[in-house]
Amino acid sequence: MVPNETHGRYHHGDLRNALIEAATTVLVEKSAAALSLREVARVAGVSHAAPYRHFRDKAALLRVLAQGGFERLTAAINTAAENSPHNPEQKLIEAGVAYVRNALQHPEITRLMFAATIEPPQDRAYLVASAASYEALLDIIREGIEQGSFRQQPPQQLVLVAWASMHGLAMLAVASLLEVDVDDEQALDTLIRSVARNVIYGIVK
Amino acid sequence: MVPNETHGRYHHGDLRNALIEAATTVLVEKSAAALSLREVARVAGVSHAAPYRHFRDKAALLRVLAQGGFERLTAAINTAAENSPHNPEQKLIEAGVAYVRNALQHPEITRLMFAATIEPPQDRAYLVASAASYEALLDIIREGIEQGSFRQQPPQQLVLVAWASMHGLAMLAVASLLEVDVDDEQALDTLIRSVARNVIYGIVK
DNA sequence: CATATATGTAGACAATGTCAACATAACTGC
DNA sequence: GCAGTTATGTTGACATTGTCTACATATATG
Repeated sequence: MVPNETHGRYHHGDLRNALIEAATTVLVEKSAAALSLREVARVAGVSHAAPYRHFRDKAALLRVLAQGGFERLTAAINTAAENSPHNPEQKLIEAGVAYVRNALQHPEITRLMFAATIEPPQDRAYLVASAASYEALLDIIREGIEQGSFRQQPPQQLVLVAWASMHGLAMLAVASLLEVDVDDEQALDTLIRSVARNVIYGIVK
Repeated sequence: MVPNETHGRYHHGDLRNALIEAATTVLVEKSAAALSLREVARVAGVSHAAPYRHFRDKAALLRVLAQGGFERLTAAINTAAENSPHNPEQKLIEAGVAYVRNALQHPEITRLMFAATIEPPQDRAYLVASAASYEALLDIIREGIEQGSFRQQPPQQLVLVAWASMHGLAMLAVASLLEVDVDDEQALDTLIRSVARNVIYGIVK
């Protein structure tokens, strides 16, 4: 029995991951409304009750997807910051671009991440993952304060400004409430940078 | 037959509004997940299929709730702006406070408003309502630019900064991702004003 | 007042989340 | 190796849901 053969075997071998993958596929190809546990099981090629051996309920599976979304977001922010020059303002702008882009590339998962259907009873992994995204932004802010570029305020205050504005822009974009054509990368980029710059330098004259 | 008597009559008289009210009640007292059309019908005291005489499907009812949410948000922003002195910065800050407060007072409806499950096939009323909220913010920005308080940029650029940051703060609050205790009005106010001020004056030193 | 239209009801259907009972594979200690 | 425990899948059931069709009754309109 080849361990990677996923066909015709009673035991799947790695059903948990297969279900996560199947759920992601369904979420991308169809909508969030179409994501039923039974559909996921179907795509994974197992019976409709099989997922219950790996997830307590449907919400538990969704929470894992959300957690993965935060991990990807964290990576996107960190990569953007690393690829920027030693300029805190520039780093922050690029992180913002990464934040919004990521949301638009994975709108359904982004909605899941912030759905708050996810109540944190004791889902440690989810909390850790979301905290990591926050920390990624916080690092940039701290550096900016230390270098004297940003205001000498508690970093938690400043990071909230950056986070809120980029998060808001991302959510509005995902909700199709921005006038910009989100498929026009150039236009989108310009828009994000405009917002980010105004946040950094203020909208007051 | 008293027209307001809603009991024991075959025809309800004002079922459409009764359903909207019932749906709001369910949404407030229970969660969004518990909002089923049948439950709404039950609360309104009619049969499970009665809602279909007034709403094409479940999504149509939700869209009306979202629309009402935008109308309330618009009113909250306008009231806040009117009650502020002739100072654009102050107006913007108070509008932001109103925006976030409103979201926290009606979290489920706020989620609906920006759910994007609401695809705008031709739901004119929904689009008009959301545009009005945008316009309310835009008015404040325009005034600030005219008075020379804000940067001489296209108002659509500046309003996006204000909207995105307040929207993001509101969504993070609703998703319980802020460290602040949202029931502590004092603390919440301080937080919102801190973010608003930083957006207005910039986070750069 | 007769009849068309609007509004409400009853019953059906497929789909879903979840549970319990059962089957089989994988691992464990001997 | 093998018996027994545990992990992992399957089948079948149940209540609930969104929505449709057929039917009933109220209201409006000529």
